[in-house]
Amino acid sequence: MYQASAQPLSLPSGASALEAMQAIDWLSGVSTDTLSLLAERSVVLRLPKGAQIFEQAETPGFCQMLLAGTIELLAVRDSEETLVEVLQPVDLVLPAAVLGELPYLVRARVRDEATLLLIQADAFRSAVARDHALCLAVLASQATQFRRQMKLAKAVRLRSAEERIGSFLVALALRHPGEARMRLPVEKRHIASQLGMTRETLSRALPTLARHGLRIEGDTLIVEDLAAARGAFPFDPLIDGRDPIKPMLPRQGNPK
Amino acid sequence: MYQASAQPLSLPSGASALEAMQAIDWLSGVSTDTLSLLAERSVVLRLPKGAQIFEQAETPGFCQMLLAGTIELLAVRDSEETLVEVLQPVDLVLPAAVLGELPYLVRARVRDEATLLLIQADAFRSAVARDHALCLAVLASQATQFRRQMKLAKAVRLRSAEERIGSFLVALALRHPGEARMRLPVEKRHIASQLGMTRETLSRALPTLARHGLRIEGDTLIVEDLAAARGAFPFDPLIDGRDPIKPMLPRQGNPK
DNA sequence: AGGACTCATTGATTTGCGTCAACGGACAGG
DNA sequence: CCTGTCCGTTGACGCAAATCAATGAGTCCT
Repeated sequence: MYQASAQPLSLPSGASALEAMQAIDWLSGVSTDTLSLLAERSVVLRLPKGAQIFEQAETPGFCQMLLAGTIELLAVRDSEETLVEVLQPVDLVLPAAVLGELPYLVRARVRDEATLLLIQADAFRSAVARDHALCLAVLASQATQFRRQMKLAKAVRLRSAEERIGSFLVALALRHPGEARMRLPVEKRHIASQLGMTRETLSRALPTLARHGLRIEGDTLIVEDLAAARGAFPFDPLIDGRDPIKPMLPRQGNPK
Repeated sequence: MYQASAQPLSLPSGASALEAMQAIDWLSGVSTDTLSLLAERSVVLRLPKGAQIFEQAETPGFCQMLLAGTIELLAVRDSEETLVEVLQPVDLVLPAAVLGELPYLVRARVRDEATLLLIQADAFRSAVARDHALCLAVLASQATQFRRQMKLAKAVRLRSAEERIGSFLVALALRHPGEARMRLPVEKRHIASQLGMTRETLSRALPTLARHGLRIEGDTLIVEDLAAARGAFPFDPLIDGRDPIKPMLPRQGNPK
């Protein structure tokens, strides 16, 4: 299952797993009882860059939670793969497949050295079926992921390649207010695949963005005219915005 | 909010809403108490073809459940819209937005005259926060929708226009085993937008599919060589398959 | 019957972006 | 030092699909 160049380091479960989960804010509503129950059935795993986490069509044996690093989800056909999504910590990895006991629709691979919490699938499912607060937290995670998917679909459908790049850079600039130069967060080829295009297309489009106040030098972005850039590539919260995971808390008692 | 040519018919809530919900199999695990509580805060609505259900960026005031008919979700930019997904009954309409009190990412419009159950948003949210079984059912719906989205993304990314058409027709044929001719389920322009292409492209591609045992005459598909068709456009359950909504049941008691 | 719709088809043309290929810089290892 | 590999850039080319445009076929309405 894990094909890695370096052998994965599997820490003894228990303590570290519990601590990890208690540190996650969107799990703060879940009782320690439930979390430690899950922790007992968990393993914390550290996987090197490039390691394959699971294969498309595989049926999940664990619920995986990404604690650190990033992983990419790849749709596979024959021998070619195209990127579907990049997952950031802290989040569940395709909870839909685990909950439904259904085969994964994509392949998952480590992009930047990742720390994963693996919870035995049936332990996870029965915990969700037993603990309302956990159920709400998973629901919140799943809902957030759904919206992210839909935003991606919108971006690809109604923006051209150049616009996607522009919006990406504007969003980046807005996340670093006041700064005039900043480094690109990842390698350009990753940006390209994240934006649904080839490296060549990205490479060709970048110089043209100087016309809108965005200059790239090597791996750093120089914001020369933010107003112009925002004008050309308006930040759309319904596409570029990122919602946090925010579960509701269970209530009980009086319906009225 | 509802701009319809014919005025929407709003039935008195209570009884009919409750009956409607009790008839939904994936809500069968939810107590009658909770359902009737929701029913009290609900309205059943019948909307004609073309009616707009809600607008992109609007914040949901209701949780909408599609009971009959179909609705389409459209990503909007300026004055052009592109189809993101088609919703079939019975399912929740973008529960993620309702749960998170977040703006809708898309516009929703009635394709075939639709019956909707509108549940007041806060009543719905508090019911989910209160009733574990309901929470599980909503989670199942949301998870299924997530997987559907991902399948769509895969289809667009790794199949050409012709392949998407072929796969669509093969899936259609497989749903009518033994039959040699069948009518297309919807108008061709709807098929085109569902498959992410223009009508013209669809129109041009259809005749060429005869080479693979699929002939179209007007609005009916004639399966001349199913084996050939399946060979050219293999049915991939990880793209073409449809999972039903199947919620878990709440359990309680002994963790072990 | 005759307009006025919408839907589908077909043609001509354009174009965005992918593909193929070659090349240069940065690094690492023998 | 030279030689591999990886990443990015640039050029030439091709192609799938969109766009623009015109023409039937079917249906509804008066």
